[in-house]
Amino acid sequence: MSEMPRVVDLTEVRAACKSCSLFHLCLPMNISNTDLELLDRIIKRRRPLKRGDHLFHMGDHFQSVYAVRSGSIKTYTATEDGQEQITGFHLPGELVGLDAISDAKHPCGAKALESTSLCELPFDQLEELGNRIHGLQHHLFRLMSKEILKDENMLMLLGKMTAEERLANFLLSISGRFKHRGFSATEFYLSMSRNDIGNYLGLAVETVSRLFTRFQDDGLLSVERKHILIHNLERLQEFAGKRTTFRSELTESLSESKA
Amino acid sequence: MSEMPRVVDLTEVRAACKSCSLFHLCLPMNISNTDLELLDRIIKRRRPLKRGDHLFHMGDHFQSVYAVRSGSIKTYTATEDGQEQITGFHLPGELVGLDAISDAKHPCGAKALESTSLCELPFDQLEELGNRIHGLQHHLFRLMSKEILKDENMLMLLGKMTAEERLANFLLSISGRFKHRGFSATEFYLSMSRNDIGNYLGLAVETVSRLFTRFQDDGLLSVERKHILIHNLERLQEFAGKRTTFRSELTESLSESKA
DNA sequence: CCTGACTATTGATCCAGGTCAATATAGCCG
DNA sequence: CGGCTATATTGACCTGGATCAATAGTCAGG
Repeated sequence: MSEMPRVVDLTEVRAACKSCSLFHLCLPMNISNTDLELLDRIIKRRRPLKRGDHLFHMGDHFQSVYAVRSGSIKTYTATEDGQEQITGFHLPGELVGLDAISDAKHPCGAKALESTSLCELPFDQLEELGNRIHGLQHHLFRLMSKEILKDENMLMLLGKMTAEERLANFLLSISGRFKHRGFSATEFYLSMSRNDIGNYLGLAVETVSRLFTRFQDDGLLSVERKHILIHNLERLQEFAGKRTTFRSELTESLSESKA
Repeated sequence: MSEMPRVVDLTEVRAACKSCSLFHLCLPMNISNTDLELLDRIIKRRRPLKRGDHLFHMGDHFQSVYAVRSGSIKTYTATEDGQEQITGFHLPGELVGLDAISDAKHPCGAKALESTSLCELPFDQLEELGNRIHGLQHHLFRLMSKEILKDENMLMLLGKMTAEERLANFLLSISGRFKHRGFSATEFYLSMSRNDIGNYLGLAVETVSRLFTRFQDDGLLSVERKHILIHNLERLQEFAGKRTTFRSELTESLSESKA
């Protein structure tokens, strides 16, 4: 492979997991170069999605899981009567589609919140590699377990928290995830609408809007549309914190908790 | 193995997956007899838990997942200030502990709601077998994916449904799970308290109680404490149904959706 | 069979957050 | 650059379900 003509090499490098700054986020594990190449070979890069494009629809046949490279994705379920519940927002380095394995159909739709590029991981091939690359199977289990954990935390949030606590937790989650990617924890742009936030948190849009102004009036942060500047992370944590179970920044990658 | 003395043989048979009526529920897959024996060998049977006993506590080191053989288990997270959120009820044939893989600690506590016996599946050994028994890895992925799906449905329930819809869905879920185990879908005993139900559904106990009386007054069902007799499943489904996403009886086992 | 401690039911009141309505403000496209 | 539509903010009001409070079963242990 390393003896290939320069030009091909360059293309490969561009696409390779090896050179992807997010690799440690989506598949955080010690992996040999040869194994990495095996992985690399099954991963498809696809042309980026535009804002509003669907990655897949509810009910679509399941084939692959996806890792977000840049941009962001929302996943949501809906009912016949059109009711929609957002089940997650997915930032770079996070996986989408793990809920579709059980019955080989996507139970959720996935939609780009902005221009978004992804890596596609055909799941049957990934499983096959799980048997061959040491530690991969284990890491896939951990990733899925993490997903369950994340949902359990949402259950706590939706079941027990006040509107204020919900929004505070949401902002902290986003903040932590940005920080973990090397971006500012205190200043960022939200790619989702107020509507999406409200839907996700089980609140009316109006409530979200009011809370943002309240947080701002309290000097916790500044908001201007999608732009958020947190002035007092600590106090925001207090707002969120009393009953928070977000143990060890759940929303971050697995790479730190070395098991 | 088959040449062992009679008495030992009997013990083995008694404990064996092979003879367990729930086997198709907890590990539903086509499996050869020799593979089944491999599985059997790693499974530990433990003495039953009494009502109120903990299977494990929050924060306990993770070692095994558990399959309920008889009885029932509730799992819950809690926060420093004592707030508790039940994350699930687990009936015979269902697994407990899948959320603990990611950081090797149990994020939830698990408590017996009644006398409960379990099979313990040491997870490292299970993983190891995942590489050796064809299809096992895949089924573990499916089980975990199912768990994610179940939680996503709870998100919809907690995020969007009214109190009435929540209780109706809850009862239908229990009903479906009993039915799938060969018990009556319309008459059963709830092993959890009103408190637990309320906690799980994000409602106050009083609301649960009032809803039960309302359902009874409406002729939907009869309640007497833990004893439930559903008179009109169809209408209960209507109550639950408008915005239900419980696609293809999620709460049932994987064995029907052959992937 | 009594006692004390949960657990459940029912009624009365209250309030967090939903709903409805009226403006703003921001993109976006021709 | 103006007109259109989607998104956001703010205010006024209302309601589902929480909370508080009292009563009634239920059941385990002596």
